[in-house]
Amino acid sequence: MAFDRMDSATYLSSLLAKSFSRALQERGQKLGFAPGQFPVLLELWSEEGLTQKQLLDRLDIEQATMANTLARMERDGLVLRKKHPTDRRAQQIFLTAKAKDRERDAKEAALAADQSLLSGFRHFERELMLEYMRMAIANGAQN
Amino acid sequence: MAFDRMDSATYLSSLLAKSFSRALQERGQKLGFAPGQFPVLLELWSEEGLTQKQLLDRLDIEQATMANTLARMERDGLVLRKKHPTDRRAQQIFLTAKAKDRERDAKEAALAADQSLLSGFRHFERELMLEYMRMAIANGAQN
DNA sequence: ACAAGTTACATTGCGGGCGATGGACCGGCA
DNA sequence: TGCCGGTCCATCGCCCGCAATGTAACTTGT
Repeated sequence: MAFDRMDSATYLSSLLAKSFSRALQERGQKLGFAPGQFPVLLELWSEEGLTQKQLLDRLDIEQATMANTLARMERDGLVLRKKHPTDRRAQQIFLTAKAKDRERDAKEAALAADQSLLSGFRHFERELMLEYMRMAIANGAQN
Repeated sequence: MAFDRMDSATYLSSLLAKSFSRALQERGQKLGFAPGQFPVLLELWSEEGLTQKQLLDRLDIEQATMANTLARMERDGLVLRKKHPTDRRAQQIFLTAKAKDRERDAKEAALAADQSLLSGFRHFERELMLEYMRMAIANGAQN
């Protein structure tokens, strides 16, 4: 049976993710954050003091991954975990000054990562690609 | 600065890859292979006895990843590593009978994974999406 | 008020990606 | 021949994804 990797969306999507991740990693490294930490930072920039559970509800990440990511971010001085005032099981996540300072640069780095891999795309092509990705993701989430 | 994850190709590509990977994993599990092993199997089905180096040249994977993947595949009885006849540094990789038997089913599983996430796509939309992915990947490789 | 069920989080083990490093080996050149 | 740079591979440490499991704390029903 003929099977060309380059015609497989599964294979291409893994290459694509690696490419984008590398692009973001290069740019995020100087700023002190890793690709997997960026979505967490995004949420906290828009609202601080979220619990781990609230972050989980907002992001497409499993609880175990989140716990480990937060631990790394705390170790790297991006985030502080404080006890929740009324629920002793829970914790609230706060940004450090360092993380707050980097908001603008980090977002620019992410935009630059996007841009670098989509260079040569016309505006409608970029939009179409994003839309196709969202459609496929929705198919996957549905099942 | 406004920044919507769902407008970021970097973020969407990671979600997309996770979705496809999960789809392939579900289907590959019964057949005894993991998603990362599939590209290696593909190469070996088309040509056996390749060295690790040759596999590296054909796939977009780093040497360290390949060594680990092959070790897992050997452990799982998919592959045998034999000493290269003339170069004692090198090894040749051969498929086990088990791995050979699963070629057809595995390829069907991969096609099914593709299909499940692209359901609802018209033919030209699927083709266009693949093309966009290849373009972005090429941009990333170029750098 | 208390047992039982649920929830929040940490931890562990695994797949799989990466860079860096090290050992064994090959090849070419003096 | 003997040395030295390059090559093939293994290994280690790290990031990041997952499922499964454990613990503490909250909630609910009786």
